[in-house]
Amino acid sequence: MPADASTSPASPPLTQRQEARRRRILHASAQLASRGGFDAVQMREVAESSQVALGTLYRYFPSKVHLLVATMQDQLEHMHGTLRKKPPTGRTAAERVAETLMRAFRALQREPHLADAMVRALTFADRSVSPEVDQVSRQTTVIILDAMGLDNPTPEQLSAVRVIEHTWHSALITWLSGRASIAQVKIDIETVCRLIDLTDPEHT
Amino acid sequence: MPADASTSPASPPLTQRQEARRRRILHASAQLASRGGFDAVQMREVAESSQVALGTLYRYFPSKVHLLVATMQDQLEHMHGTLRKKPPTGRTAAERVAETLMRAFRALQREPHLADAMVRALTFADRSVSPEVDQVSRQTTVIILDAMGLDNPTPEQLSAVRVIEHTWHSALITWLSGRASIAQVKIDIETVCRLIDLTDPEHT
DNA sequence: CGCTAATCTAGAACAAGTTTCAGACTTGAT
DNA sequence: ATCAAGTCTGAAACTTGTTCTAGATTAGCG
Repeated sequence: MPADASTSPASPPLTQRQEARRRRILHASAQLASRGGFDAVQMREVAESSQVALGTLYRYFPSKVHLLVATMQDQLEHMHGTLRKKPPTGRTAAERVAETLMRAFRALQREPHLADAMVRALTFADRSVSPEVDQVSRQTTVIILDAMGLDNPTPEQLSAVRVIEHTWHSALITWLSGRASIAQVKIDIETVCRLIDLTDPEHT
Repeated sequence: MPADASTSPASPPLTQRQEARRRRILHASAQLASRGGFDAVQMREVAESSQVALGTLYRYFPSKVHLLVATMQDQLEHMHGTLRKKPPTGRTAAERVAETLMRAFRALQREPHLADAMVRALTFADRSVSPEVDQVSRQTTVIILDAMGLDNPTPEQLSAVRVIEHTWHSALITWLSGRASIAQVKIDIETVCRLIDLTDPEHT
């Protein structure tokens, strides 16, 4: 897989300095987000931290939500790499998916503010961010299918995966806003993962 | 059920004029939301439309998100009333829940901008709005349990209901942001509702 | 009725996301 | 090396959510 397989398809290639600027911006964004979540990512501060003019920041990321969704794409790639190194060990597909999601969840717990910023941006995004949000969604789908160990999912299984993603996002939100405990998120994830067995074509 | 069963518990009773102001505000909010969604609900405009000073608006609803979540509570009550009059007719609990949610979905489709405003507010809400968001969640739970026809759900069934709510909210978001079609939302709802049969204690 | 505390109003002020603009700097092609 | 086109900078301006203030109004009470 080429290194930039996940970036937007037909945008003009960036010079090194531009690539460096982009990285500095994403780094500053993640850093500010880690401190204080969504609200702490202030565009003026991101611009200053990354040594870029405000107008330039807006040229790279046309809104705060775009910026945070891009930050999420970035983090997701990390996560996917990490997960690949240690694949889940569960016996059934449902177990492996639940295990994978719980592992991701634990990673998010280590940086709850960052999680807050990314997830809030993701669900708050309007139509103008659809392509980017979709990209995040596809990446998540790949991670789940990986955990299931499937290359040719049936439409039913894809539905189940979509529902799992819905649950994952929404459960994260309830956790981040303090309306659900970590234990409850775990239960919800395990509950929804049972859908996988239900849609397994070899279901006994 | 007393008329104000859903409002915050120990707040001082409102005078008639205050009650009227509150209604005017909620009405203006819903009206502006119906026009242009979340962004069209501007606090100055809400204040003007409802003939109330900006400061007063903020006394009644401490933020735009509070206002929109309250608007959602209001609409949910309507919806619940409407649904009660014509209970779903499906044979299994899963069918009835799916039928109920699809009916609610159709209602939202009639006012997509209003739906946008309410759902975005709901998922964007931070901890300071937790009580109100929780109230909406409980109301939704009641609607689903009603459709299932249960008074004493098992913990497993409550988990399933929570997962259904997660899916419901998240599927709405993907629809509102144009990343999923109406048909896909329908499929997702039907898929997640199969969890109900799975957790039915009398499951054969 | 007259008092006091709470509430409401109009409007200014502030905060942070976003836009705009003139001028300086880079880049790529010749 | 030079020119044109595109990019970056710094700063100001604009928008909308939110807060604050001083004075008018209202509600509840003796």
